[in-house]
Amino acid sequence: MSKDSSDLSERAQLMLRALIDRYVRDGQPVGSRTLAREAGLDLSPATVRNVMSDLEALGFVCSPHTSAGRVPTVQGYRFFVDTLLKVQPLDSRAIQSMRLELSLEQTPKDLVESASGLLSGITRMTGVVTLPRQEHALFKRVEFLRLSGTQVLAILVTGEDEVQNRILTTEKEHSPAELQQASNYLNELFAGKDLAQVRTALLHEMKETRTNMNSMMVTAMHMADQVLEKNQSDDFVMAGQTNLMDFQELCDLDKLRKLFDAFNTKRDMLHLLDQCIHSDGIQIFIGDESGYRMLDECSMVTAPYSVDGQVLGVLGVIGPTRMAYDRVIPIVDATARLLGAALNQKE
Amino acid sequence: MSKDSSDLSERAQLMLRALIDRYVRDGQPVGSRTLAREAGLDLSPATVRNVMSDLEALGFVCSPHTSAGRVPTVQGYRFFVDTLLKVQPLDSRAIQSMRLELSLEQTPKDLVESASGLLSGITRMTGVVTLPRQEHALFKRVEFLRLSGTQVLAILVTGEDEVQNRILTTEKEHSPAELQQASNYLNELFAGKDLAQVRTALLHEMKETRTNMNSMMVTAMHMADQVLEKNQSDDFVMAGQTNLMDFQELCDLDKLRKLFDAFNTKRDMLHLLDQCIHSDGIQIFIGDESGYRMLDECSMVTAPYSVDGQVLGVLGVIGPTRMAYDRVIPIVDATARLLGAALNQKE
DNA sequence: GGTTGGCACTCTATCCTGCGGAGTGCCAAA
DNA sequence: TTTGGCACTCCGCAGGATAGAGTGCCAACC
Repeated sequence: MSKDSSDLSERAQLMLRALIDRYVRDGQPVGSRTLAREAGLDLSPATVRNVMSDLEALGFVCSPHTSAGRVPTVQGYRFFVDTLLKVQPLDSRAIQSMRLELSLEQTPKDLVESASGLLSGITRMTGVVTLPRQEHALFKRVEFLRLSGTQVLAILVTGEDEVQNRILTTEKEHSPAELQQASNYLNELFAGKDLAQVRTALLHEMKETRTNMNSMMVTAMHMADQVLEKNQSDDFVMAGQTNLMDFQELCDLDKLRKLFDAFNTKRDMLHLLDQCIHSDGIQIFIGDESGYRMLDECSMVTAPYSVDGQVLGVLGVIGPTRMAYDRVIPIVDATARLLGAALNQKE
Repeated sequence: MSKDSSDLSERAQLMLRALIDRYVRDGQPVGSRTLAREAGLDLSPATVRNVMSDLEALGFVCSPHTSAGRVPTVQGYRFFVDTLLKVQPLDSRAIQSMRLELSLEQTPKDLVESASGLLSGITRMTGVVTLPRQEHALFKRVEFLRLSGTQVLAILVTGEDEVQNRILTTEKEHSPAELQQASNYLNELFAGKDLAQVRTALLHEMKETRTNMNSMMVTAMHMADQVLEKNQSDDFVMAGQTNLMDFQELCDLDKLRKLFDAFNTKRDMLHLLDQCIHSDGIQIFIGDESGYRMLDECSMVTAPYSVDGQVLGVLGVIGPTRMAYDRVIPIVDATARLLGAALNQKE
């Protein structure tokens, strides 16, 4: 890194942008003649060649072989995305129709699937959306039903009338009345708090005041603990995987297989997506930047979506490194906003 | 259909089987010399050629071009599967390890996913399993929780302690006491019946005795009706789709894409699987026999799985037409049995 | 009459070759 | 600093030759 981007003349930047534009459009290495025409700078191919030579020295482009044109490198894309990119604002009609599409869905799960479908449909690449985290959902109430013996069904209702079931095993058999007492107690104690607060409150209570709690309260706490235990619905939804088959750079069966296998390993995908949830805006992984080899030659554009300022999840698009970032970014951005808004309305 | 299978001499059948065996093994058209060696009949290639000519006339084999060997046709496979096939009994150790794998799962959903993983893992093709139908599950109890206004959360617990939620909208607001009454009424009325019976009983009651029911009972019936309305969990699970990329005959990106797209259209897949649920044993669709074009060049081997004689779902394997039916069939069969048994145990 | 070896023929796959096109790098001139 | 010119490189493609595999047919054989 002996040189930094400030070394790059206006003209060189313009050419890099033109090159990437062109390459994104048709996937062929771009030659000096083409670029001279394209860049609109009225320069001869020879001059362009000189500039390209500089860009190559900086690592922004490279040529696949001696007598081919130039192709952007990962660093080239990175520089482009970071400093050259001007996103195209989305057509308001398009946004409207996306909003409409989302407004048809009822449950969060349906919304997420619809959003993922939108992403893949519009970009013609693969859309991915995590399910909303429940962390900050409001605790509304909990109910316990005795199933058989020590098996108890816990029903947790959260703010958006989302319902979660969990089957608990208690230490001793409880009568329906006891269970009723326990749920009343918890409902009173936790009403209006969000699940994260409930969890900390729970821990606090269980430690501190163990002495002056009666057995019912202990039982209730215990059951609440089990209910909240593994509450984060760690899951995501994808759509349009097959769209990626249309890109020549992924025609290689072997690469395609690696990619699809990667899509199917929930653990890795979740880990990857989790990295994006904390950034407060659009995040872009280009090529191997994700750190996951199977996504080499692919890029991912993500954005977190949120309700009331609380980030609930992340969505994005996965496609070949050679993608129209200027088009994809606003789409991802808009979808994140719309999904947030739609989730908000259903609350 | 001027000739029928009885025209086929013992020898011709032997050759057809040898040809399919060989073709399944390495995917190349089989020539007369190879077959002469393979069939173990001590005949010259010339003789084999004559027999092949007959088989071709009957439509059991064909050659891709003049100077290639023969390849089985769909009819050839069909005849092979129907009358020549001797399935290889499964290794009991293999069965044991499958049983073990399944025994680790708790919920029906997990079981189904595990089964699908087993199918794809062992056959190196794609496994598919429908979720078990609830039709014949026992009605255990139903509870109603008031959420807000006219929104009521219904919780249906079935025999295997499976829990289903549904949010109902009632005509007027009901007090918790009223809801309690309603659920008590329904629980008493329907305890021990299975869901299908409950549904018919419900219809019956609602028609016949409308006069001598009080308003609580009417409300209860109404809500029960909504709960049961769309109860069949029409869904399925797949695993190992990418395994199909290893087969040369599916290397064509276009075919592969069609296939994967087909996998993603739930509706069609469910329809296809539904056709198999009623047959009482192994069912085999070869090539275009399924009636779904996207599954051309593919075959599907399915078997229904059941508990207590009640068919709950269907599972199977999807792979290229050129698959080792003799190996796949017992695997599908065993998996169906094991899944049934595993579901039974968790009850 | 079924079976066999022989033979001519066909079709594919592969390798080599030559050639045109595209593009580069360098140099000298403007 | 820009430009035109020129030699060079490499890819992709089409054509041709060749080897290999396999067929169909025919006449001969048991």
